[in-house]
Parts: sequence; structure tokens; C-alpha cells
Amino acid sequence: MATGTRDRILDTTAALFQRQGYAGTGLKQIARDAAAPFGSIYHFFPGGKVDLGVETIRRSGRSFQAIVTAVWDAQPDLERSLRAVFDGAAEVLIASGYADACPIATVALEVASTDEELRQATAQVFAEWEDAIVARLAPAGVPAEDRLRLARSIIALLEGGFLLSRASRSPDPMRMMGETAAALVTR
Amino acid sequence: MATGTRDRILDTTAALFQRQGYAGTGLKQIARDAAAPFGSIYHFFPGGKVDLGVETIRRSGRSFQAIVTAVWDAQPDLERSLRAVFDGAAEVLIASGYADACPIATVALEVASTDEELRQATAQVFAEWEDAIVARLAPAGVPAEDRLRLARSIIALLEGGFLLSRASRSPDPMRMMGETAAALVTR
DNA sequence: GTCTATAGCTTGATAGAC
DNA sequence: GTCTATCAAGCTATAGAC
Repeated sequence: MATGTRDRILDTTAALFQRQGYAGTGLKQIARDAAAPFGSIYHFFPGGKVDLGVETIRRSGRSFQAIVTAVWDAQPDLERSLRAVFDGAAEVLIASGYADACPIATVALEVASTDEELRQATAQVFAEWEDAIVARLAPAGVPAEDRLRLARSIIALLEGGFLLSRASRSPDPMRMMGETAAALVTR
Repeated sequence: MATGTRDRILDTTAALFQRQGYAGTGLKQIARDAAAPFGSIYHFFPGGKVDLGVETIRRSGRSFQAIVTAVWDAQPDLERSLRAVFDGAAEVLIASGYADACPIATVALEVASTDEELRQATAQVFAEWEDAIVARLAPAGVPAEDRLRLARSIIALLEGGFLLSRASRSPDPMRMMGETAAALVTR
């Protein structure tokens, strides 16, 4: 078959974490939504919720990065890449009722001071995003000493845009963050 | 006496929400930490956890705004105000072991798709922050058509800085966001 | 290795003594 | 109006049948 129980559990967990966060999502709900027996969670993730959480963070972090870089790389220059990413995020927010946003931000804030293992998993995802963006700023002519700061600023604007747009249920903040991001690289 | 039971409950709730989020904080823990009888929570907040959550979001939102604007207004110009705010946030992160950050961001992301009443409370707080910053950009000479976007960008950079610095347990992201914010207004 | 049942605990909320 | 006891439901985790 195409997808196994383990994959179904991970996909379901990612979707629930995005909408309800880590503490707000129970293993019973995950098993129910994934149409998997409860015991399968502990069979595939012997470490329990933290184990499943770490794997979900890594997986959805990479999945989100793949989507963003695909949109990014489809544009001919840096400014248009940034506009495409932020405008695309605004469209996804609208289409999903302001539910589909960064898959790990909520969890990252929840666990930053409560679980060291999960915290490190989120930190690694953000570091990988930074690397991916830095690698795209170099050929665009951004000076080496500005690349890390700019990459982090783009991530911060995106995350802040998700936060403000979800809270206000409006695409405007996210679209404005796209303008600001574009302004940062066009001077 | 100086502080009543109600205030103690609210202060304790704000502190716990900041570190553990909304779903991760139980009413029993709040009562215990506030040294208040459990029943007092329902006496002062008849609507239960949501009622207490709404009041806590408003209160800590205004408290945070007062701290930020005090730092902001102590500087002679816009660029120095921004640097003082972001560098100050970095210092608070270090001093608190990366726990004291935005008091409502975690909760805002948690409730954005799960509780409409709490979501609106967070949206109102962010709107008040925007107004406070817009009011400070006007006399600094920022053109009217740029003020809202810039205000939101500053908030987004601050929130993104909190997220990246907490996840990595490093003040560097927050400090870099301060440089970016300063660059946005000095041109 | 799939699945069920359940232990042990905590949750939000309520009833009622004092 | 302070405080305790308790409820039903949820939680994570485990044991063990099949």
C-alpha cells in the first residue's frame, strides 16, 4: 500500500500540532484521526509523545522548507522570490481559514522552556531554514556579512506575518511583511 | 493588603502562560502557584479558563506594551529607540534563561484556530501595539502610507526574534532583528 | 505487530459545607 | 465568599491477548 500506519500517524500529528499545538493535542485524538490503533503509536514511537513530537517537528519542518524553496526557486530574482513566498503564504492562510501556517512555530514556543529534546528539534529546523536561505542570498549578490542576518529577518517576518495574520484573520499583515522583505533586499 | 487574590491569580496565570502556553497550564497549577483556593478562580472568573485567559491576555498585553514604550520613549530618536527595545529584549531573554519573551505570542498561536473569544483578545492586543507604534512613527517623520506596514514589521521582527532566540537559546537572532529594524527606518 | 483494556493521574468544572 | 470534595472526561503510558 502507499502509506503505512507510521506515515499516517505522522501526517495526522503534524496537522493537529499546527492547529492545536503540542499540549493541546492528545495521543488518543491522533490515533482516532489517523485511524490507527492506539498501541501503534507506542509501537512506532517507543519514546511516546516526545518521540513522536521530535519526528513530527523534523518531518514537517523539512516539508515546509521544500514548499517554500520550490516557490522561491521558480522566480527569476530575489525580490520576486520573496514576494511569491509571502503572497503565497497569504493565499494559503485565506484558503485554509487561517489554519495552515508555520507547522512548527506554535510547538517551538510551547516547548522552548518545557522540554529540552523538543526544543533542540525546533532549533535544528530553524537552522536548516537559515542555511537554505543563506545559500540563495549568496548568488543573488548579498554580501557575505549580511546573509545570516537577512535570512533570519526573512524567517522572522514570515513568522511574525503568520502570527499577526492568524490573530487578525486577515492576509494584510502577511502581505505587508512581503513588501518589507522585498525592501530589505532591493537597495 | 497590597494585592488581592484576584490579582495574584492573574499574575500567576500570565507567568505560566508565558512559559507553558494556554493548553499546557492547568487551573489547579494556577491555584497552587498563586496560593489561592481552587474555588476562587471560578469565583473571580465565572466563565472558567476562557474567562481567565481573556483577562490575562489583555492584562499582560498592556503590561508588555508599557514596558516597551517606556524603553522606546527614553531614547532621543527612532533608530536608537529600536535598538534599545531589541537589545533590551535580548538581555531579558538571557537573564530569564530564555523564558521571558512576548507574553501572548504562544497563546495567540495556540488559540487562533481553537477558540474564537481568546483569538479576538489577542488580535485586540496586537492592534493596540500597532497603534502605539504608529503614533511614534508619525513625529519621527515616517510617511503616513508607510507607518502601519513599518509598525507591523517591527512587531513581526520582535516576535520572530523571540521565536528564533528562544529556540536556539541565543541572543544573536534578537540582536540581528534590532539591526534590521533600525535599517528599515534609516534610509 | 495489531489491537484492546486499563492503570494512574490530571484536567476543567460543580456542589455544597462552613 | 472561602475552601474542600468530588465528578466525568481527558491525559500518557503500559500490559497482555490474539
